[in-house]
Amino acid sequence: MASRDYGQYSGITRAMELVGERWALLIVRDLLVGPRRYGELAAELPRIPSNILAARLKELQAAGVIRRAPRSRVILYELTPYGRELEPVVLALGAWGFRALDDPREEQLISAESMTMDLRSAFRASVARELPATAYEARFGASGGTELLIRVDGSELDVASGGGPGDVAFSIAGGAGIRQLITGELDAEQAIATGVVELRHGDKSLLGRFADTFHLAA
Amino acid sequence: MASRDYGQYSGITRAMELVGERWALLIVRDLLVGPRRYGELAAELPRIPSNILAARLKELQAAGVIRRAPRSRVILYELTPYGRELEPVVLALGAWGFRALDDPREEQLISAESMTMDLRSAFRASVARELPATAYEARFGASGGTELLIRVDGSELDVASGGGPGDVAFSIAGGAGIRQLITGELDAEQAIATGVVELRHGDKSLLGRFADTFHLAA
DNA sequence: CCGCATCCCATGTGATACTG
DNA sequence: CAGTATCACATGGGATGCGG
Repeated sequence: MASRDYGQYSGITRAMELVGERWALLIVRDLLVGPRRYGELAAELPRIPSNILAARLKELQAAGVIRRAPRSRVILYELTPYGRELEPVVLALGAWGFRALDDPREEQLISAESMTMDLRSAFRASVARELPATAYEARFGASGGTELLIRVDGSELDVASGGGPGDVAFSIAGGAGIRQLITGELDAEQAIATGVVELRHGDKSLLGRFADTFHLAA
Repeated sequence: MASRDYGQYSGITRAMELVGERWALLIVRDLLVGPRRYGELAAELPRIPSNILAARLKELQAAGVIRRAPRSRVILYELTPYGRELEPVVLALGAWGFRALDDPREEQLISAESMTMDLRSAFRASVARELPATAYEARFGASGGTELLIRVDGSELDVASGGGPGDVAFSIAGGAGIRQLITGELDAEQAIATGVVELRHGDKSLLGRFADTFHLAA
């Protein structure tokens, strides 16, 4: 029932037995953003087969990582307190993997949940606290297909999909460009000059503010 | 060739594609202790099939996580600089999983490498710096089969297998007891009183020092 | 020996279809 | 909507082989 074990008495080994199966940590990642329904998870994890999702949800419940939210009219999955303590793991993985990303490909989904966690792993709360509250609108993806609204207010960060015409300080578009900005491969000046980031609204200083707020250094 | 992808443009997803396959992070964990030969890895990861080990080593090389050590007479695997940056991930996983351990079972191996990383994830350098250098001898495992020599000197930590009769400040034995000590479920006093930790040499204050040096709180 | 490669079978995964 | 059921296929596990 519990995942095959590694035959070793060790913390890392135990962690891999509990959340090391394929898809498991991605489910945890999405639930770190907030409780989710079965169908929402299936949509955010586009290629997960339904039987695998069902199996993982059961295993993660048995492992004490997630639970069905009590007192909820619909079926909602949420992290247990112990599961929420996986946040440092997910953030560390995100920070590491983000720097290995290349240009987004056409078929790759960019979900609000995944970008939320990526941006959280790059978020420098101490820097953001010194800056005025800002809302950024960003379009990601090869075709610019995914639209996100990123709101930063002090050390608070919120990401929602589908910008819509809110009162947005500026909006940017670009696939790899935004990643290069965050990893520091390019600064705001260069990003605009080389065209990898398109500034659709607002001025360049706001792009610099974005790069200051979200930064992943080696 | 590269692992099946998740169809998503995200740092966590990318990380899972690079090091998310079964056994991969355990190989990384052991290499965080130091370069290793193929046979050493196979011995430390007792149940890994040889074809899987060979496959993972290739994949991790292709991913830029490990490499064969150059200028070495024998074949040695070591982490690349980028691979070494997985240390926060492994430590976070170890800290999380350690608290989900139960009593060690008879068949479970306790390797010096895995305990080294577990102890590193629990190691409080700032605390240790204030304490005198100490060498601990510990026997883990259901049958007390694994003997480790743990040396702490300032913020330096070293773990070796097979204690031997060095000049050891004290020695302890116990399986889950040592974990309970580290997680704070028991303090040194209780651990000895209830018999979950057996103090074979040295005095109780040294056990308290151990618990101060290695601590994983919720 | 050490560092793998091969074989074979059990199990896990993925795609699709289906049901309460 | 929230899962099961089914089946083809990929991967993992264990034993064994084999060249340098």
